[in-house]
Formats: sequence, C-alpha cells, structure tokens
Amino acid sequence: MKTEICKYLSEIVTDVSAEEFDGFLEIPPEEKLGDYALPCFVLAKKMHKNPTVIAADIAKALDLKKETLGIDKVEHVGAYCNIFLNRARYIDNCVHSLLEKNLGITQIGTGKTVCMDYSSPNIAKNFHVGHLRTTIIGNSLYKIHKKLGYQVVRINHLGDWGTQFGKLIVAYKLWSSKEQVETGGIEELLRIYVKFNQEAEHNPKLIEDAREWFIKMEQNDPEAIHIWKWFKEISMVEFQRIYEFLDMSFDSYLGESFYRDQVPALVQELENRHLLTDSQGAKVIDLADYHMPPCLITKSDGGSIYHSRDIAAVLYRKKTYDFDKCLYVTGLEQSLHFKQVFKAIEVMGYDWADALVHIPYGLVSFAGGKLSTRSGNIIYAEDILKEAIERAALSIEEKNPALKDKENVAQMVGVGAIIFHDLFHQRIKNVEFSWKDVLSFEGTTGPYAQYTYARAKSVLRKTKDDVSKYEIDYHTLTDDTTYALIKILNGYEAAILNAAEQYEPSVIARYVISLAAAFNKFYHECPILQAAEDTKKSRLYVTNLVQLVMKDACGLLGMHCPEEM
RNA sequence: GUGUCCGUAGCUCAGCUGGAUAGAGCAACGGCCUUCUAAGCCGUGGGUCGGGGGUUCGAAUCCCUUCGGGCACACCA
Repeated sequence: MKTEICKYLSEIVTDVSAEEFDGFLEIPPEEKLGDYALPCFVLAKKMHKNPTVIAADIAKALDLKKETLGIDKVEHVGAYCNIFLNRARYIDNCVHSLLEKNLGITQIGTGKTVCMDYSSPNIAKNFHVGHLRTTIIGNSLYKIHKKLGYQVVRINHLGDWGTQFGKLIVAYKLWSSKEQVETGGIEELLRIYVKFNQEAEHNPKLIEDAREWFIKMEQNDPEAIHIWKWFKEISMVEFQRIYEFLDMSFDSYLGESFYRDQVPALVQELENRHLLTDSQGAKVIDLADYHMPPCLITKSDGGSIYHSRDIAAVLYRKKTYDFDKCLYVTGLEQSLHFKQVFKAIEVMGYDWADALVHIPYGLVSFAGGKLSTRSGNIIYAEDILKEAIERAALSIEEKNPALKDKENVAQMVGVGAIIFHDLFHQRIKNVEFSWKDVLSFEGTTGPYAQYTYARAKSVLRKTKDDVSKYEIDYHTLTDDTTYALIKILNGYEAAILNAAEQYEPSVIARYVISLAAAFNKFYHECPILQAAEDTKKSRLYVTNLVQLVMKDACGLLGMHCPEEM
C-alpha cells in the first residue's frame, strides 16, 4: 500500500520520484496521527511553496484517490500530511504472509556463506559471564542470518594455544599432580593458573620457564603436547556442559592450535611479498602508513602469536568455505587487534578484506572491577545458569504448582532469562553484572515473552479447529488495540533485516517485548473465546499469528518457549 | 600522550540514516483476578537528552569543541 501511495505521490509531484517519497514517508509518533505522515518541508524547497500549502494540496489530491489507494482519511496538520489507511484492507494485505513457509521472511542470504567466529573460550579456564556474552550474541546472530537464508558456519575458535599453556605446565609441575588434576578438573587448573600469576609477580623466572615450555609445545615436544592435550580434554567437557545448557552447537571446533603449522607458510608468503620487517628480534608487518602499531607475526623467540594464528585462520577459512563474510564476535577491547589483522589481509593483496567484520561487545564487570581469571574475580557461567533455573523452579512452585514437566520448564525459563538479559541491550554497552537484574522475571525479560507465548497457546488449546484456515472478516480487527498488534506482527521481517544489518540481536529482543506488550494489552482488552462468532474467529486467528511469531522471534535469540508455564 | 567506545528519568536502557508534546522497564505510589494463565493489565509522579558552539525551516540525532567514565596501545589472548 505504501508503494502505491508513493507512486501516486510522484505522479502529483513530478520532480520527486516514488523512491524518494518512500524515504520521506514516516511513521507518526502517535497513533492518532495516522499510519503514515509526509512532512512537506523538503518539498517546500523544491517547489518554492509554503510547506503548509503543499501539505494541504497533497492531502486534497490523496483524498480524491482514497478508494483506489486504500486510504480512509487524509489530514494535514501544519506542514504534515497524515494518512490513515483503510485498516481492513491493510490487515488483509499483510496478515497472510506470516502463515507461509518460514513466516514469509525474505531470503536475502540465499547462496551466500557467512563464517562466524564466536564463543571461542580459552582452554583451562572456567567459562564465565564474559564468555557468555560472545556465546549468546554469536548464537543469536547465527540464527538471524540463518533465518534470512544465509549458509552459516559456526566456528568455535578455541583459545587452545599460546604462552598461557606454558604457564600451566610450569604451574602443574610445581604445585599440582596427576591425581589432583584428575579429581579437581578445571577447578584445579584454575587454581594453579591463578597461583602462577601471583607467584610470577615477584619471580620473573617463572615467566621465562613458561615461554620455554610453550616453545617446546610449538616444537611438538611429546611431554608438553601430552599435558596440553590432557588439559584440553578436561576443558572441553566443561564447555560442552555449558553449551548443552544453552542448547548450542558449532560446526567447527578448530582452535588456535590447528593453525600453528600454517604460520611458517604465512611467514614465507609475507616475506615473498616483502611485507615483513625485523623489529627487536621479532618479525612484524609495519602498519605505520595506516596509523596503527605494527602487527606482530613472530615473537623474538620465534614463537607464533595470536595475530599470526588469526591471519592463518582467515586464510584457511576463505579457502575452505569461500565465505562472503566472516564475522568475529569478541570484546570491544580487541578492536585494535582485528583492525590490524584485517589490514594485514588487505596489504597482502586480498580483495576480500572488506568481508571481515569485527562485532564488538562491551565489557562485563562485577562489583566495580574487571572480571579476570588471573585475579580470581569471576562469576562462572554455570553458577548463573543453575541459579536462574532454581529461581525459575521456585516461581513455578509459587505460581503454577500443578504444572507438568516442571523441570524442563524451569530450565527454559531460567536460561531464557539469562539469554534475554544479555541480548536486550545494545551489545556495545558495558554491563555491570547484577544478580538482581539477571534473575528478574518481570517487565522486559525473557520470562515475560515466554509467558505471553504460553498465554496465547493456552487460549488456542481451547479450540479444536485449525485456526489458520479460518475465513476472516477483517472489519472485526480494526479497533485500535488489535490494529496496533497487527502492525507489530507485520514488522517482524523489518526487525530481522534491521538486526542483521547492524549485527544487533537487541533489535529482536526489543521487537519481542513490543509484540508481547501489544498482545497482553489485546488479551486484556479483547475477549477472545467469549466474543461473537466472527470476532472470535478473527481473534483466534490473530492469536495464532502472535504465537507463531513469538516463538520464532524468541528462537532467533536462542530461547525456547514452554507451551505452559 | 594517541586511538577508540560510552554519557538520555532515582536505577537499567530505547530513540541516533535529522521532523510533530523525548519513550519503555525497574523502583515509588494508586487501581484491576466469581471472566480466555495477575511472570499480566491500567493509572500517577519523575528529564538543563553531560556542557558549550555550529549547520538547518527543524538537532537527543549531523559537525566542531570541552568535561566525565570504560577500554586498547607488539612479544598474553
């Protein structure tokens, strides 16, 4: 309908195209002001006329074609021309596509491959709140892209290589034992890692030893590799437990260690292209021309470093997957690192360097301090998940003790609360971790969305009909509340496109809340089952659409919706 | 010091590709369960959009500047 209106407008005002009008038309701040508004200030300049007069003229012209354009009423208020659509016609136009395959969402990603690097925890450390962010944001962006038809490769670029393993080996030999690691698991690894960092502060020899052990690893020293593999296995068990809680999986677990063999070839390639310079014994790519510090390729002891392993990884991924885009979901503090890596790819002459995108998120802090494994100021992901599930179970006991399958529901609600909490704010914002906020189940929260879904399903369970097959009289849906709800339903695709464009799951989270709020208002104000027959059918029809979209949208965030709660 | 991100209600944040009286949630206060799930709905109070310039018919939104805070600045990732 909008397109039709714009087309007609461009016929009246000949020096403005329909596309331009499409950009000018906006959604008024209030429902009372109509469905679309055309501010005529810009036109005033082009037409050398008073904008108020233009608004009046356009209103008059639109009024003449009301019927064909599907407009009920046109008003001009000052320089604004406000358009009120024929609601029944609008509803008829937009409501059906949601019942199509994939909710009728446009498949702009068909034939395109996106690699996504996210979660990527460091081996031998517990999974904490910080890791939860990249994991949850990455998973949601994966689902969003998938929904748009992209082929997505989920890569868990495990932090399983680097000097910290040298540290761990030294610490293990000094302060731990096979038995202690076997019984203590990752807790024990963490204990000795923290101890190492404390001791190293007044004993620099330890750092040297750690570097040496890492060099041994790079040279495939059997003892070093054996210990490293063992620690890695212990960590993977822990990570897998978290991913199960979150119901997430990956297509590739190739971590940093996988690329260590490819660094020598990278060095060779860089040397062939005359891009390497020696600097204090290390080999670097000089990026001074781009106002960046040099990009370190090999350390002065000859060892590889995360820059070089990251570059090797991109080259490998391009070769293996031929991606159209490669996304990195990591903390904002790594911005410079990725700028350097991407620039390195560019100066190496690869024309696809602009396909690399860093998707940063803000820092998680706790009690005013930075979260740090070394200092021990951590909150474990598993503790949060368990606590939230427990809290959800208590809520169920209190609100719906007769519910069946309580444990499952508690899991969905608890985990949903955490996921939603992490996705509701723009990812760039820093967050101060707060138990109170994470465990809140009211207002703009995951459980609120899930509750809304359960309500809709509960109503639908009371009829045996296939509600989606109803013939609807659209005039029964034109009241303000229902109409507002339908407009939100119709905005689902736009929300997904917007979220994908900005790599911003919070757009979906906000959408979910607006849909939930609109439905709850509808639910409260418009009796469904008690309404007259045709109204009842219409409302059931809408309720079904809400349920479909709500479940789908929550799914894009990585949340599950229980049928009852 | 250089770069980068953030600054909107008591708190947490939307709004930022410029448009009509700046919106939610939480917290506070007051209503609504013999009626489809009250994890809900409705209402009240609460704002120099960090400050100052500029561009514009119009700025929370764009530009400059300044203040406050976070983070990064090669042999950790």
